[in-house]
Amino acid sequence: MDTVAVMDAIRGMGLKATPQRIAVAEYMDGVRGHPSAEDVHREIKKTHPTVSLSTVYKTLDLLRERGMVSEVSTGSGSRYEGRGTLHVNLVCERCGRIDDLEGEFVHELLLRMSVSTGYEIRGSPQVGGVCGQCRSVQ
Amino acid sequence: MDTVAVMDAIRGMGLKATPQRIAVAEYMDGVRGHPSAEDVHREIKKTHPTVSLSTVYKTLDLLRERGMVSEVSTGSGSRYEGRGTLHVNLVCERCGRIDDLEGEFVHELLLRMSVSTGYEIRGSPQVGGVCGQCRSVQ
DNA sequence: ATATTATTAGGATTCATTACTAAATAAAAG
DNA sequence: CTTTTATTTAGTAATGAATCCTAATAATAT
Repeated sequence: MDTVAVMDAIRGMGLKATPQRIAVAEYMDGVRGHPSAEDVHREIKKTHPTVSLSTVYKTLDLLRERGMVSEVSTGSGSRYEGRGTLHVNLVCERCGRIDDLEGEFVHELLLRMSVSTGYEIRGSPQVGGVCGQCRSVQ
Repeated sequence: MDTVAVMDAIRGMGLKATPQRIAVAEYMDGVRGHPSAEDVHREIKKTHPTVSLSTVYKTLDLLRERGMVSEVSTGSGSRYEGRGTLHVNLVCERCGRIDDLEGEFVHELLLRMSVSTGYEIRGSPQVGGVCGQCRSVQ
């Protein structure tokens, strides 16, 4: 998405297209990985040095409510990701890293969940564990 | 599990079987639902009034490390559950309620995840969404 | 029973996140 | 373009879940 498309997307959500929101939305649209709010703030400041951390939190929350980003809650704070392809987030309970696992079965899983529970599923499933690296340490 | 079995289980984890740990482990072994550390503390105090909240946090963390309880991280703090049958935890992002969804497919999901990632999967998968009740409100 | 070592209570502390508010500004209307 | 008005922001204070700290206590091995 280019800047104009991002602005349209923000307005399409019923929000004013401020430079702060454009910067956050554009960053989250393109990012790989699972940045924390502080990570996003650090990155945004490179081009918009005056943006405050509280605005980044607020903006990420708005984008989450509107479905443009999703939140992964871990024992040490939240991480955010764009709504790319559906996947499972594997969260290492030792080092905190998050790995994506893609696969066709995820779609089926989510479908089954929503039909049998009445929930509107949002974002990707996550599961805790110990990553290969941490397992090899001891 | 009766008290003696719980004590054996605690000692089997290489831990001293203190009254505090016995109370927490016994409660988590039998509980339905997804209590927070404060919920557990409130309950434990009925029989052990002097147990501190920090001990409950510490004990829940020990039991989690040893695999006797698992932790569900939500936007508003952690919840804990016993390691009963495998299931998916549906976490409502509006009201915070957690519903269990059981099913054979969960086993297959976890199996696929561990073989293809090198992770040692712990606990049950979770996914965020909006529960039926919150959806009907607006 | 004693020695050894782990554990606890309770309060202080940390730190991610939210709340607050005066000032700034995007967008609509003229 | 200018004015209007409702939203949004920056910066800081406040909140609260979770952890840290340490003297006192208690479980276990011998």
